[in-house]
Amino acid sequence: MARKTKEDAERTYHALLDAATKLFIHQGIAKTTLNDIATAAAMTRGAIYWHFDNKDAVIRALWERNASTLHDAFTTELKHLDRDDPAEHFRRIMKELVQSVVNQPELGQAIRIVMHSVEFTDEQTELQRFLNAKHVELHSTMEQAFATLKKRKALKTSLSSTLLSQGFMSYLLGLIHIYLEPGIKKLDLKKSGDQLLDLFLDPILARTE
Amino acid sequence: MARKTKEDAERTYHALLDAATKLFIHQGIAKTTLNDIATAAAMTRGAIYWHFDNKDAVIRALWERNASTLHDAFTTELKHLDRDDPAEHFRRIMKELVQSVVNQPELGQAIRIVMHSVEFTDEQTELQRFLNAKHVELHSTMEQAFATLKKRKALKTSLSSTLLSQGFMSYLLGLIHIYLEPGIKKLDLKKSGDQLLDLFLDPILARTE
DNA sequence: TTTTATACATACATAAACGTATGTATAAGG
DNA sequence: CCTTATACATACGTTTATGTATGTATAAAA
Repeated sequence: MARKTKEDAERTYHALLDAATKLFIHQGIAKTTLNDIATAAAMTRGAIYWHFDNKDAVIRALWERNASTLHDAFTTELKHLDRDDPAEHFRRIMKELVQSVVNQPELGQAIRIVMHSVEFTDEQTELQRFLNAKHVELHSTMEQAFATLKKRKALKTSLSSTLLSQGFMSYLLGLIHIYLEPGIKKLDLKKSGDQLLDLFLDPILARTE
Repeated sequence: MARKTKEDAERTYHALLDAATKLFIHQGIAKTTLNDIATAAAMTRGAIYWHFDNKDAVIRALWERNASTLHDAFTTELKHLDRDDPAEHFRRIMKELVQSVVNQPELGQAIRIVMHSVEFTDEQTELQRFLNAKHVELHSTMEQAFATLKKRKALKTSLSSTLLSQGFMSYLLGLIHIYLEPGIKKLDLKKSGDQLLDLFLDPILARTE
């Protein structure tokens, strides 16, 4: 076949990732072969091996393209809580995060795929280590955020910031996970996301007015 | 080889499940082959195919042996909340559930394996459908429990029982999931389980004294 | 005691996915 | 305009796990 322009090549790159996303969601990651992805994008495996090293690299690229922006924005924003009203700032960041997941289907799909790729074993693959690092990063920034909230007297409870962080992370990840999994009982995060976050945060975040 | 007694056969059955558990945990489900399991139990694949249809059947058997008891006890207990003090009864059931997961390693391992086996796709395997059914059962009994709590004026909040149920399930599953995954930041559910549950339940469960 | 079903081991067939090697038309660079 | 690196397609070889088929020694049934 013929050589494409740089723009064409970039188009196939995205077409491959888009095809991979659909297939991963609809028939599962394990059952999706590289050939499936290629043909779904009207290409051959040659195209995939040109753009990616293997299936794990596809998943990682998916994360980079669809989730890394939110991850970075989230972590950096958490590190700079408002001086005057950190509690409300924190609350707003969390609500925006949830709404991002709800409003950007590609983001939600990427998160779902990534969540299923994280199997913590003795010997991690490169993808596992990468995702694990991001996971740890999330947890530690969240813990720092709660530490900051505590220092600024923005917390009602006397529980340790570590414990609160772990509890809230469990809640947040649980919400997103249940939302993203298409079980029978649907969780409407779009409508109820704010209420559900307030349900947890109201009792622990102090009012500042 | 020779025929074993019924007791011997049962021993190999359990040896196979034990070996499968260890391998699934340590090297992942996908990477664990039936041959791995067999040799780890000092058997051959013949033994596996005698006792199970395939790898999915092994996982299902693992659930039946190590998790079904708790699942059944949990769901039936939730359906019979105390007449006089349903809120405290509910709280106790949840704390006992968490402590069960903490105190029974085989149970926790089974849950972890099962959690990783649930990939919701268009065409579900038999295992997927089975686990999905259990999952749905959990959600609906939890929702009924919250409906009962609401009817008996055991809830402080005016939020719908459906929403509360979804929120609490997210929290519960999130806690257990983060506890079972051996990330760097460890969640000590044994010590903090009760506090973490109270953190969520105190603001919504009414006092009855 | 003979028979039969059991509880595996062993052997086989295959199929599927992977990674790599190679081919090639053509944009892009000089 | 010539050359080269690009962006794939195609072909190949190998591996590896799976399911099944068959063999077999012996508990258990009769």
